[in-house]
Amino acid sequence: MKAVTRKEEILHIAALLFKANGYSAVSMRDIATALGIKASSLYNHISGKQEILGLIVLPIAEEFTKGMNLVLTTEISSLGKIKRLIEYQIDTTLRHSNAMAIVNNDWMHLDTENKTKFLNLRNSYEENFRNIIRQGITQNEFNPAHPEVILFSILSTLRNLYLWHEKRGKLEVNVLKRDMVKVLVNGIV
Amino acid sequence: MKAVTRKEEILHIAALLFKANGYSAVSMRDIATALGIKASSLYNHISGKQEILGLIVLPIAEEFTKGMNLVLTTEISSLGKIKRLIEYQIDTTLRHSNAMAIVNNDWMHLDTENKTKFLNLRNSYEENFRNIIRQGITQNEFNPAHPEVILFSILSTLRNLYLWHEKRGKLEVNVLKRDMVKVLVNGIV
DNA sequence: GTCTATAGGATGATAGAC
DNA sequence: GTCTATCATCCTATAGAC
Repeated sequence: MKAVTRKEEILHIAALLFKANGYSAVSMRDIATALGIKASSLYNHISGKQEILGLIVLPIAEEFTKGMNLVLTTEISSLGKIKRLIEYQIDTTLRHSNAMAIVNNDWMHLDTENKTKFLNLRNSYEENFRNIIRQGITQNEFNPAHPEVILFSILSTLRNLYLWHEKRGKLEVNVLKRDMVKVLVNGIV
Repeated sequence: MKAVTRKEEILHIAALLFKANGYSAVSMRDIATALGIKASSLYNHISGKQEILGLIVLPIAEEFTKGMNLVLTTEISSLGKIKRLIEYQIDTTLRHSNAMAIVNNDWMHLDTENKTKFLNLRNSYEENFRNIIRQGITQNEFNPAHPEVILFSILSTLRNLYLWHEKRGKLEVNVLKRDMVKVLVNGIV
């Protein structure tokens, strides 16, 4: 039985609202009303709207970094690494599908410090992904397409998984993982 | 020599700002200031902020519908249709890369009438795409993965092309088309 | 931990002068 | 076609009572 603090309730309801309307279109009043309290009461639990955003976005970015570090220290082929990253990203998205929307669409509204932190995490994630792809091409594991095109195609698909999860969410996780790996790695023909 | 009306200037600058900050975070004052005029002057050219959004989003949605209709009336294989849709979407994105961001992220801020129109166009585009994929699987042109996974993977990649276009935009269009079709259709191994 | 009251400023939009 | 002036409303956030 996990105790849910008021702060966690605020973050949860804020994530729902931010996802549906975007960070800027959601007011502190909206968040408070959804919780059945007044806007001013929120400030007893958090310092302001920007703190809420940071507490939603940064933990996710850190989780992705953790997944990448795990994969990087494993001694497997480039293809094996890509497959694990896809599976890890599917797991993380399904666990935090609201937050994923906000990470994608509202990171630019983070305060300066958090924005820098976020962009550093994101850039180094991408750079590591790029290097794995380059290595796969060099070692003739992958077809020789432009590495940037491969990187973009995989990351776009994974980053937007949250959009699709709710529409057709009935698909069983293991079927999703299997078919997503198959489609992204082997193509469709 | 194409004459650019003030209205077109407003739409252009608004698209730039909406893309960078999101529709809700951009004020009429912001748009006016970027044009070197006062906010109230904007209303001589457009009826309000929501009209600007509609004039940016809907023409793009209609262009995609046009492309789909073109492909549907062509007598080629399912694979051929998919390839043409990918190329068409790349062309359209490169021509309207600012607007594409807004289509993806701010359609929910359209007024009721435009939102209904937009969602109808978008849903039928997706449904047509889905049917082409289903047909390809039935006729053994494609590998048997879940059609929804294929649809999602291709559409996510294409819809986010605008994000990547500016980062690594140096890639020549024909190389991009060729490699993107290759990656999406044949996979990476 | 929530409330009322309020500060101080931004917002979309209109009226009317030039 | 742009301006100034303005309205009515909303915004984030704080102070202080209970």
